[in-house]
Amino acid sequence: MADLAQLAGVSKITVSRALGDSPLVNPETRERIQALAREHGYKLNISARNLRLRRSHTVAVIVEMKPSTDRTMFDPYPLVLLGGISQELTAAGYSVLLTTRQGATAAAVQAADGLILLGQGVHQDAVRRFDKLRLPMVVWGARSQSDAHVVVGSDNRLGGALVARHFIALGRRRPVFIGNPSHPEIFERLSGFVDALAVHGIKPLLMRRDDFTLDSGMDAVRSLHARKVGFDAIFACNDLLAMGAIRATLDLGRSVPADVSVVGYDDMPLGASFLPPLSSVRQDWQEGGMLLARKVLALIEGESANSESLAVSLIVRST
Amino acid sequence: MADLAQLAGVSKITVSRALGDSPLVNPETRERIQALAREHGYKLNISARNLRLRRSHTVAVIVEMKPSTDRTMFDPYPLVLLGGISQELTAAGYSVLLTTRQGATAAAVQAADGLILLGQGVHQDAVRRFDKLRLPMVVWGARSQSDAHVVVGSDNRLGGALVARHFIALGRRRPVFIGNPSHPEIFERLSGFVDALAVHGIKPLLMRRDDFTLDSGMDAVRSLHARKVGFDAIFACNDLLAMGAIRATLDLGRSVPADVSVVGYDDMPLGASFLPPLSSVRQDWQEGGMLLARKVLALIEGESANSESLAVSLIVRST
DNA sequence: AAACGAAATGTTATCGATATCTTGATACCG
DNA sequence: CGGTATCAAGATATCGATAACATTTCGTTT
Repeated sequence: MADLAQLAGVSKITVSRALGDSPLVNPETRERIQALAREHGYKLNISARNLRLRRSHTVAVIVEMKPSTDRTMFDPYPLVLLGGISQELTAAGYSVLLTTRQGATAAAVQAADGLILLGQGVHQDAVRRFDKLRLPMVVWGARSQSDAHVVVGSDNRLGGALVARHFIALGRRRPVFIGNPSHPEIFERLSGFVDALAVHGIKPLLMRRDDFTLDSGMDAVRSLHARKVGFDAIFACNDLLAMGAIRATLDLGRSVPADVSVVGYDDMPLGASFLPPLSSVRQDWQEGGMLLARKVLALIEGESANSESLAVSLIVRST
Repeated sequence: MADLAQLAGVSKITVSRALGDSPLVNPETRERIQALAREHGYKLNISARNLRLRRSHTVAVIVEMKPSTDRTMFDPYPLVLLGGISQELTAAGYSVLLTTRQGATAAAVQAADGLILLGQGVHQDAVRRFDKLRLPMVVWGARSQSDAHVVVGSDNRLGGALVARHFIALGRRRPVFIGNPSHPEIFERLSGFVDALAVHGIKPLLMRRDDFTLDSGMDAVRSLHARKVGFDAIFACNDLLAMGAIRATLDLGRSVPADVSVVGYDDMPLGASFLPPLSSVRQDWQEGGMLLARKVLALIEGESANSESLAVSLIVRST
């Protein structure tokens, strides 16, 4: 910047102002300096600026990246969530620092201005860990009574309720829920489902499955059959489980949706092409990411931010 | 750090050395200072360190995050790739700065010590753009004759050849390739496929499809049928296309694999659960990510790095 | 006992930007 | 015409760490 100042015949500070579009410099001078900067391929030293401004203009996003069968945060979705986050942060002049839970102790993370945590983990364990960094933090997941931090997520209770009402409307009386309610989000889905059914005096059966896979879904239905449990509707807490459940149901010689209604969650693209096309609850991941970003930015600016739930919608196809 | 120095009764530089585990300080002094730092929750100011060291210890990873049907870099895989990258970089004390192609002009990106580009884009367009940043860069994709930069990717030619040999072994004579060879990686798969078939005097038919979706795969087969083109084997350049092709083939009353053999690419988890279980070419994304990271790190250290291809394997299931 | 050398620590300068406080020049007012 | 706004630009200090060079301390050598 000093060199550029000499070239332009002004002082460093004027260059700094000109490049920052400050109204304190003469528009002509500003133009001239900016042209000179472009011409010489000048690039601001971000580290110096960060040091001086005491801001890194960086938000750390903590995500689990190892594929694993017992997680919701997998599949293309987190990537879309990341896309939303990235879009919004970039627009505000911030960058995304991506970390795993393990790597979150890395130096650069403590330099971040804020934190976005994707997935609370079973029993909020992840949340507690990162609370200690004392950074503005926003979490993707489900609200819990006890937390002090901001949570953004889709309205899982509503998702569960929508499915329940759908089943009721279809006259189903013996619904089953498949999934792992240890995840706060899944728990909310289950609880919305249970409550909405309770209104009609129906109590669903919980088939707890830890893996979010197709095989796990098949296994759940086979196990129901083996135990001679009757059921006429299945709410699976993700689409893979739902597809597995459908396949196993068909294998057992029962019809979907004539004998058994099935609804999944996430509305993954493949679901629409499944045979039969899968009904599912859709969440808007992109919007969720953008909302997460806006909330951290607000916190960073010292403003307050509230937890928020995004509406979900039930996509009814053929199951 | 000055405060800490005063507390310990030493100078700033001694604190700096102690925290950096420098052998220049007395082990006892080092212990004492480190204990003091922990006790007071001292955190290094990364921006200051970056400024002084002229290193940000950050690698920018450029990835496309918007879901789109015409891309290979989608589905869970880039996330696994990112996982590999992240793991390796974190171990080396580096962080991952995640950006989209649009956001890659952002300030923080130019502060990065290196660049990893996931996906070359059609006709290398993305590569050329980022070459201009003059940063150590490593690209995930396919090697081309003309590029000066380091490319890491799986051995797509080998993938194509494996499938070709598999078809030959099965006695297939009229193979079809489905995909979009404008992507360098897909082009390599096709070219490996074509070359290996040529040895046996067979020339495959190219069904160009731009979307990497199940519907697109179905459409391809229907179109073949409508044009009364005979075929007894299909190599689809990803698993979704393959599944679509299988479904359409079955719909037309032909058997898979009795009448038509089908092989996909990527070996996505769902493929194993597909009916019939899908044969596919598997690439090791995690390892690929780690390799990418190691290469940029080498370049950053001023060492040289060569382009490299990772072996792939053909997983034969029932198609 | 003087001289030397290694170990431990300190002094100073520096990385590159920006905030704050000043200064200088010009315009405008009654 | 003196005095005050207004605008443009400069001087200096500072953000927090570390590299290079300087110094002190002590033990060892001859």
